Amino acid sequence: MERKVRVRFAPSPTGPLHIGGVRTALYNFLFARQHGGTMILRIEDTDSTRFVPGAEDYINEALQWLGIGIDEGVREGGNYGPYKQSERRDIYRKYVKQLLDDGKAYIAFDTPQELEAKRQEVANFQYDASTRLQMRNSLSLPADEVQRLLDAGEKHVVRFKIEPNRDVVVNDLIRGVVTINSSILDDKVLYKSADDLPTYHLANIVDDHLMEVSHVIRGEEWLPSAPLHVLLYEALGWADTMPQFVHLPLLLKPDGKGKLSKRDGDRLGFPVFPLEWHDPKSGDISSGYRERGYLPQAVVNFLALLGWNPGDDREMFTMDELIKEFSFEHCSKKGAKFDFEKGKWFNHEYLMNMADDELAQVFKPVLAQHVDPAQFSDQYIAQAVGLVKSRVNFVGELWDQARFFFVRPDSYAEKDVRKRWKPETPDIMRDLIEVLRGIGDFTSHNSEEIVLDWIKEHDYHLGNVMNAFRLTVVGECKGPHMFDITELLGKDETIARIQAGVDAIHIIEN
RNA sequence: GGCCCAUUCGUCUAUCGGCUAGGACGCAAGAUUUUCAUUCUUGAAAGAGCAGUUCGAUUCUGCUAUGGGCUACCA
Repeated sequence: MERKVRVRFAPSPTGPLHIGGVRTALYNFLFARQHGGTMILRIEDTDSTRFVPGAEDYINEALQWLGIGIDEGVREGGNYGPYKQSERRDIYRKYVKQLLDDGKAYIAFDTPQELEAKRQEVANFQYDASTRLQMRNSLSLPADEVQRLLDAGEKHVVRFKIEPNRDVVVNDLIRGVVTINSSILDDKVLYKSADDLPTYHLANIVDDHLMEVSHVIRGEEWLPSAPLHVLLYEALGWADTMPQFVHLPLLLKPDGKGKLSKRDGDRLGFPVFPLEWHDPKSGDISSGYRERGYLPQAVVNFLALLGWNPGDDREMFTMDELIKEFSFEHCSKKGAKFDFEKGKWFNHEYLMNMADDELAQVFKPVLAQHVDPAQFSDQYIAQAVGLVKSRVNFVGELWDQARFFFVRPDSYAEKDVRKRWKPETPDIMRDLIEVLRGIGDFTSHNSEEIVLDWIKEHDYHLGNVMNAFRLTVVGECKGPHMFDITELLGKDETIARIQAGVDAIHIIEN
């Protein structure tokens, strides 16, 4: 049966989208694009008590940053709206009524307190075929009593009437056939009295059906309720157009126990959110990949490989390549522990492979925190960045490594001074100034040749001279190739720095 | 407790019955270098256990163990 591919990512706006959710969105997106299908973003805000302002905007911004495009949604529009569940009340009511009329669901009057009491009283209490007649509902109460309660405006929920002892089969594209007995399912609440909205289960099935979703790609935490969803499709008469289910393995904590949670980020020192999140209630700030200096392409590549592989040794993938290669056959069944070190490596690789002028643009905002970038040409910044990018993992670290290209050293590393600044050094440095002054072509290669000849000629200690030189120009004994630095800095600046160093550095005795 | 899912190096994973079990991250050693990084070379490191099927099991089946998920008027 050929069916147009339509998938949805359906987060709840209860906080920032976390990295596991991002991966789910990514897989949905890859699958949609691969099949020329449609990617829907549906906001599942049926829990009014957990609504967090700003979360929906955050979700949109995060997906956009990562290049996960949405075809239909609250912002994008589409022919299957509204795309926010809280705006679909009338639709859900209609189907709840249908289930009630068909005898597939029933009204229950039990209060939360009564349910709580029952759970205290009976160990492992489950609201199902074996217990529902002991409860206060339209199945146990006489019809006129039910009507009286309804007329009196008594609070009530609608529960799904699950027929016991039936094997329910869920066909999962990653896990294969999963069979469970309906007796272990409880009569799930489909419509809540507390906020006059459906629960996830009902809203989800109704929306997926109405939006003609072909594949439900979601986290493994939904696998246990998948049989319930199958039953719901049947009860509503939609079994023949039921979507394919795909349950993705979870992202687990790096240090052992449980699935990766929103709290782990700051506890373990790495972001679990794509973007920095400012909690509107507590004021807490949680760090994000973007603000940490991650490139979105690197995050996408890294996340894609957490639970999926191409079947061979390749690891570097652009979004287009992922779209081409992605498949559920190569999705893992096993939860993946989140390996932050590997994420760093991916970012390093992307940073290394990025064109210098492109990287310079990303770096500019960081640079602006320290100096006025307008003092430097784009080309200068690009060259500086190009010389140091191999030694950083993040854009933010570029400043630490390239700082001396933008400001003169204001101090000199004591450890290096101790090691490399000898009594004869100032004189040698003064001579070096003269040597440099005489160089016409100040390019890296040419100055290197001249200076090394000069060192050889005087039989100086290469390491001592070069490191003293480096000390005056950089402020410490580290950084890229010395003459690449001087070429970019220019003759005047190089000489000025040596002079400043000679004036400022004093010998430190061991 | 009940139900479901999973189980290859520390981590992410390849293998769709023939394996001297491959790759990557990380780690260690070495080479290169005026420094640091990059780069290159090398190394240590795995099939949870027990049965069964088979000429042959990492690959198939069962049991056990372990890990994970779910068990709300949350999603």
